[in-house]
Amino acid sequence: MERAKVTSAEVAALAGVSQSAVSRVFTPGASASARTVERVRSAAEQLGYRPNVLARAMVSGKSRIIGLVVAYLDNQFYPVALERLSNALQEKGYHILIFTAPNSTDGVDKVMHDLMAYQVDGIILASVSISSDLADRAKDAGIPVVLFNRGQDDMGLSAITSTNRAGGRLAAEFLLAGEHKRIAHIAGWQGSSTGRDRQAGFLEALDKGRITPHALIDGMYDRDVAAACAQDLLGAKTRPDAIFVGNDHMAFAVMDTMRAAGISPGEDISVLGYDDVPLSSWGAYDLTTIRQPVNRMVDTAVDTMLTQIEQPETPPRQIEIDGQLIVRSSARIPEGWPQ
Amino acid sequence: MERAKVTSAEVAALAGVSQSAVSRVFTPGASASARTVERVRSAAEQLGYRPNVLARAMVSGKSRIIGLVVAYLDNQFYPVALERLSNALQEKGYHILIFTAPNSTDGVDKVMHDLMAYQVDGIILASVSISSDLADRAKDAGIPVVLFNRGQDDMGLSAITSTNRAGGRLAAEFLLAGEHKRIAHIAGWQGSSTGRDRQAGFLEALDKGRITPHALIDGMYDRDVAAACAQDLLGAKTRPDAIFVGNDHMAFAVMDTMRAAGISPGEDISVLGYDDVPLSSWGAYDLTTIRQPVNRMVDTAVDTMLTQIEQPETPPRQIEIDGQLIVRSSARIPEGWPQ
DNA sequence: CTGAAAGCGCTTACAG
DNA sequence: CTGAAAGCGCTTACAG
Repeated sequence: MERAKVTSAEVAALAGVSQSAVSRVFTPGASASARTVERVRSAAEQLGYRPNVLARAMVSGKSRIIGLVVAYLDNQFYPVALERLSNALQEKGYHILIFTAPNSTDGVDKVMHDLMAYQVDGIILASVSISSDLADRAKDAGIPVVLFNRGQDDMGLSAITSTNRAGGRLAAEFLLAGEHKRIAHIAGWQGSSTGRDRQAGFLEALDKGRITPHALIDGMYDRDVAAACAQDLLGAKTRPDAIFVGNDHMAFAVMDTMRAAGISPGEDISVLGYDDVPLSSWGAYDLTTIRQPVNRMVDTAVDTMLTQIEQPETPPRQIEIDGQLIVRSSARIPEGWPQ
Repeated sequence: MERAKVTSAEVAALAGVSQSAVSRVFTPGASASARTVERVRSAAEQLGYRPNVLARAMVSGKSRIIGLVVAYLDNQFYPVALERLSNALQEKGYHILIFTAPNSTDGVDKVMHDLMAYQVDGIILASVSISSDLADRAKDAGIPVVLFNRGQDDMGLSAITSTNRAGGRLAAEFLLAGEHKRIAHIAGWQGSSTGRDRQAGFLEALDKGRITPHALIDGMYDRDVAAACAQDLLGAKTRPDAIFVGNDHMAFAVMDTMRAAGISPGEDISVLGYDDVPLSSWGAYDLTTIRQPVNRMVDTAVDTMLTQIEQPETPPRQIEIDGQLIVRSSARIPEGWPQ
């Protein structure tokens, strides 16, 4: 209000140097005599001066802001990823501008426009896709785009995922080894690459084991939908003896539904999830699941983003981080299965 | 890269008008003839032009960016709040720049400096506190600060919380009505206002009921600490018959610990939480808890922030939103308790 | 090493 | 209504 914002000119006046000198003192790598540095620093300190990031961004063309489009914040996988992402980026001098996405491509496109108006240095899309039109636009503007936990082959965008197809296979193999006969799949949203890939791998391995899925339903990555599916499965004449669920949060809903019906997960029916969110290891669920190594995924995304920003000529990369089966008690453990 | 970013000058050239005219077309409330508007819009469309928000911010002094300092993202309360906050602000044309906070006042102060360098229009601190020095600095710079889910009386900052003291009282009264005799409290972090207030209200009501707490421990808002506390409580000669826990996430850890010891929450020992995060209503926990009305808290915070930005003379306000007891099955329900 | 000056992309009085 | 011009707070060649 009163003192308002302090500018480099005011600092210069107090320090008895030119405004350029002040700027140099705050520009890493610029040259200034020890004496200048000292006087400027002390004047800046006194006035509480910090360079205006926005003004710097205007002239340098670098805002040091990364736009993040995120959805599904109620799924523990994302807050955990967001936190690490923010920390990693903060460490490199970047910050995250948040956009919560409506889940349609349309909604995301609208948000992307906003994002670009903020002159962000890069855009990370967590679990959402965009139109190829927008992808081109970003490319034209020289703004790197990295997809996180979503693939989109054709668009020439960088994408960091885990090995979803292999994960789906792993799930099936584990269930097969456990000698389950009636294996159902409440799949992840089939409009998403993760949902499709996990299902594809799962069916592939089932097929190899000469087993037809007992049931195959799109759970839409929605707890309520998953619970309803589970209800149906349990109400049928023949029940499944195992259910592979497209992500952990849906699996929790499935387990809750089973217990409400007096059925014990892991004893009566095996349940397998996908993600390994922190909650999965809590006593109440103790869910056997395929882990998505969120930390490595985030680090890879950051790394990809940063090299893309610093070396604009780098071609986009699609990287898959290895998933991993985490054995707990929600699914029968095959005899002799390596602990 | 190639076409790079489009500027108003280019649009002006294509539309055959001055650069100022372009600016006016994109400035709500500015005057331009229908003909100008039409030509500019079409040229802008063709070029994919969007006004540079940063340049606009420089001249207007309004960045339309709100800095958010957040911690505890693993606690479901915060992602849920974050999502709603982002949506509400987005609707008003603002966006959130995220800062993940180290939990000390020092760490937060460092982050605040960064925040102010970004020329944010306002700062929301979720569950963290700052030094009075920084509070003054922000005030001097004319940047409104709103505390979310944390109070800090002396600093003259706006603060939105729920009625924590009354909530603590409610918890005790419910337990008292349920005729529990050995009531323990694993408290929220005593370094935080929420932890202190809940505990104070709780002890107050207990005292009124002429009951001495069976045990009183600082759970630090940490699941592991809470689990260890629970372990101790269960291992003692005399066990509590009820535990009021400082937040839901710690309560989940307590319930897990009890079950691992073969003790049934709600039957053998009553457990009460605080927050009512979505997870609390899931079958696995079905936790009786004091609800913090997160949506109303967020809306109030947004409202407070916005009026503070638009009318800088508005005095800071401390608002408490009413909490509410949500009765589920984790604690014995007193006879005749109003459903 | 240092200062004067141009320029980043806008908005906003100021004339017309 | 509309254009020319100043200015927001910086960085960065350019001379010295």
